[in-house]
Amino acid sequence: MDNARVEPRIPRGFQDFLPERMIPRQRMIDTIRGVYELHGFSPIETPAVELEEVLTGQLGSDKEIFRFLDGDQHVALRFDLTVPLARVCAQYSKVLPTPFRRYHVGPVWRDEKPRPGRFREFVQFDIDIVGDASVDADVEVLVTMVETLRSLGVPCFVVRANHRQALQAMIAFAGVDVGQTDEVLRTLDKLSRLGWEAVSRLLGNAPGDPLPGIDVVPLGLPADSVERIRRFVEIRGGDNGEVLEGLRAYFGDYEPARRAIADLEHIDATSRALGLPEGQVEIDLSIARGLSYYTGPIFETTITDLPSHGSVCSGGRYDGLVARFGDETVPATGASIGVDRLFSALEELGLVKARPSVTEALVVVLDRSMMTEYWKLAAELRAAGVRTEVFLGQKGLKAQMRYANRQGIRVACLLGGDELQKGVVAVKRLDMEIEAQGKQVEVPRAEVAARVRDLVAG
RNA sequence: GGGGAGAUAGCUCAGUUGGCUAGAGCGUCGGAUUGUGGCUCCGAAGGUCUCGGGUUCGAGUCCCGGUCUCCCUACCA
Repeated sequence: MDNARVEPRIPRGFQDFLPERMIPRQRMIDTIRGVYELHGFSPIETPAVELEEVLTGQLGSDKEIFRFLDGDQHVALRFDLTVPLARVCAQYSKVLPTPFRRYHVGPVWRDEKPRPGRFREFVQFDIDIVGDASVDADVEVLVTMVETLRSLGVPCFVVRANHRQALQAMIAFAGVDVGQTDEVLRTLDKLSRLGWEAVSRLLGNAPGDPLPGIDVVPLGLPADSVERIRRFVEIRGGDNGEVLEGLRAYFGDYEPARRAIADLEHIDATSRALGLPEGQVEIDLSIARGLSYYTGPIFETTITDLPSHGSVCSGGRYDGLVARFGDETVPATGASIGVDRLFSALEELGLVKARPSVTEALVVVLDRSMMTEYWKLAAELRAAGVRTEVFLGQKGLKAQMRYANRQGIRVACLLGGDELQKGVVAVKRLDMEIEAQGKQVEVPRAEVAARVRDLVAG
């Protein structure tokens, strides 16, 4: 017998959710689902585990993928829901409609250093549209996301939109080697934090000449390239109209940038036409996104009051991903809400109301010989749609009342010998001041369910 | 991955130059009212002071190492 006590704990970067946090979190997920379905997205689900070959090569670094051996089969935990979707689209291409719009909520895993708002297991809630190459699909995704965040009551968020092809065109235009694309984009991503002065040195300094306090090797680009990048970067800063005007001036009739400019113009025009607040969708040429599969419009969303928290929602177009699984090119675009990151952000802003229980009514056990009465009463309340529990345990009335109060239960139903004889139930409200009128009333037995239903609804 | 800081009750924390039995608030449980919660009062339970080693007559306190957490940096939802 091994009686060694096991320390109850979980691995770093993972988290438990007790009811207090799980209830509002679940509400959040329900709200998101509601908006997605309003926009005509249908649910799918896929396994947490995929064959390793399906997943590799798409994340910034494959080292972040959790892998293990299933017999002689190399498998891995999915790191997002997009790659599994691409697999599904290729695998079931004969039966899926075009366009295919689906939503998917589920946990994903990344083996990286945990931080506040960054976990090793986290839930993503995605929508994607597969099969339409036009920017209309991108706009639909973006608009759905804006609407979702508004429905959730997220205060002050900004969607920053950019276009992969604009970035690629700029790289080529600046005479930078394509192999250095990712490094340049990652460096530009630091603009908002470091400013152009530092970024220009990260671009232009020799690799052996690093900046103090910055843990990244300078790229050693020629001065001419840095200058062209600077002119691109300086397009930023104004409103969308100015940025678009700047883009047109920068690229002239440079062919590789045409689609990008047109798409961004369309995104801007549509968000205006839909009456989104000025600045809600902001064209920001510095965002790059870490995943390698994006090919068109991309966007990410940050909460204005919590910039260091990172992006809570992001997405973009990835036209090449499905083709990876053998089919002809299938265009696709989509976006993902980081449920855990968004939830922890709202918690940090004090916008999450902790709820210890979902129960609305407690049937108090005054006389254990009347348990059958209590079960019947509870059944009536439940039939009326009232979330009801019968108190379980050996505690007295006082303790039961205290339990109800602490659990945030709004109504207690008291039924003892006296009430049974009178044919009533004493219905007591726990959410009122002690002297309030009607705080506790005797309700005829037949009317209890309807009465309690009205109380908890109001 | 690189650098820095921290770890004392379920939670938030105090603990003096190393010195009696390690404390508080909140929470939990019980009592003041044998059928009535919140407010008040009284009481109780709850600690291997993160773990392992060292220095010392004596370590929560000083030194070394492990683990975990937080901050900056790198990267991302």
